[in-house]
Amino acid sequence: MKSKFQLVYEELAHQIQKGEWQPEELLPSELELVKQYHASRETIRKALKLLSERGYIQKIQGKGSVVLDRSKIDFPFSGVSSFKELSERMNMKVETEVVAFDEVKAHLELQSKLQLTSEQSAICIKRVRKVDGERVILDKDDLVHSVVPGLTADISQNSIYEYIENQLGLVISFARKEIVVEEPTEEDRALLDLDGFSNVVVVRGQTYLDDAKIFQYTESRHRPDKFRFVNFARREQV
Amino acid sequence: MKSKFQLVYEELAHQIQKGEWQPEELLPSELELVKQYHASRETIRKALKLLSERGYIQKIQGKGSVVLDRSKIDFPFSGVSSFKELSERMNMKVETEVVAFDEVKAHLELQSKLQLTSEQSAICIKRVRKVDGERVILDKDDLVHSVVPGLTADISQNSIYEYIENQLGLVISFARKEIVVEEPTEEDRALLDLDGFSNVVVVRGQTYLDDAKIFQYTESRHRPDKFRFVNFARREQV
DNA sequence: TAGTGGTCTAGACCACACC
DNA sequence: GTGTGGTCTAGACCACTAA
Repeated sequence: MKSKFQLVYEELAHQIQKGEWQPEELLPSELELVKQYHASRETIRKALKLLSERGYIQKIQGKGSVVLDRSKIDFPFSGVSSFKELSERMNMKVETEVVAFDEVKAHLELQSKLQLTSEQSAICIKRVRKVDGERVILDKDDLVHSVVPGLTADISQNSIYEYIENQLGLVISFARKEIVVEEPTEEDRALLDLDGFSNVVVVRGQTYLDDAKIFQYTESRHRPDKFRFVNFARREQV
Repeated sequence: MKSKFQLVYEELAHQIQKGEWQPEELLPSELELVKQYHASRETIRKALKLLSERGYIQKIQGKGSVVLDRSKIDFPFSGVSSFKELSERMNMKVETEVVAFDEVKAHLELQSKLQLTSEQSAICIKRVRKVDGERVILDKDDLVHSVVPGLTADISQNSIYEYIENQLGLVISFARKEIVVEEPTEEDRALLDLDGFSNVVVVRGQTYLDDAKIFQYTESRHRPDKFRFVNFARREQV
């Protein structure tokens, strides 16, 4: 059962995406929306807060909610998204090759990365992503085995996130990520079409479920010319 | 006058940073906090929502608010921060050299980047950032002249954001940023100590005031070994 | 079952923009 | 002054967790 403020958010977001409200226009006032949606003002305000956080509108006290031009940020690499979700949104022609899929007893490095005991095990996956026929991304993922008991190489060729959320019914909650530029390793050179590039962009991160338990350590190594990160951020005023 | 929920947020955030609540511990329940702070539940919930958005806690229905281990993300390059704010938080020894400071009538490129008419003008600034004596960052900023009438080279050697927020009383609201890797330009080679590096990391962005008007176009060019971007993101469930 | 967070309501007062 | 968004309150009901 979706909550009321989510439904209001989705309807307004959809209207903005379809262009029913143009950039620089004002949305109806909160009081107007209260009447339209037969909701209380706080409920409307929750929906507007979501729109604001995701870059759809800017609220201005005394004036109203200004619609922003979201066209420039519609391909975000930000947030917590899977490669499959991204490639679909960006209409890229991509293939995935699973080059390794192993169950491994947690050695010291894995114990620290995934907060495991030495009794537990992890699934270690390496996948190469081809874009337009070129091998440009190497994804290395370590997952807590007990969280994803039925994971197979086949599934991981598709989308691990989809399996976790739709098949297992788990909720992915948040992630920490870091972006740095490094020299290619031997593995990078072997598995990617690096051509002359002397650097790779490395995105490292940990992903958590909604019980605040880590379930994935991920390292994504990109050929620099195919890497792009887009971000919408609000300044923290407090 | 700070609002009540901001004060509650700041106090709890401070307590978590000082370690008064350890990771994996539960914060007091919302009802407890209502009594402690003599506030209504919605007010407490606004404070907790802020803590959650900024990675301090994870709320779990039926259980409580779990404190997260924020130590790993305490140097965020995310959000909208100025170089000075970052360098102070990270305790880096940095110097800034202003290599250009010009008022320019808006030509076509500037008109599109800053949404100006041909009548208006912009301030174009180039600054080189030295870290530990090495020139590793080239910042190129274009600002709407009418927004920052009294800006000088002196001020821009310090912090432009500080001047805008504290001296002019304006409110910086949000930014769009993009990170890509490019080949160095002649200018990069001339102004930075690139040594052997054959790439630069380019962060391009537009910054907006709280009236949703753009006031800054910024391009920050980093030597790859000195670049790092850290991000905390929640998965968008809706 | 008791305690927790999630949602929603109706009403109040304030601060700010615009006329 | 009127209309806008910002904050705060008190109370209600629901969904989930854990004993």
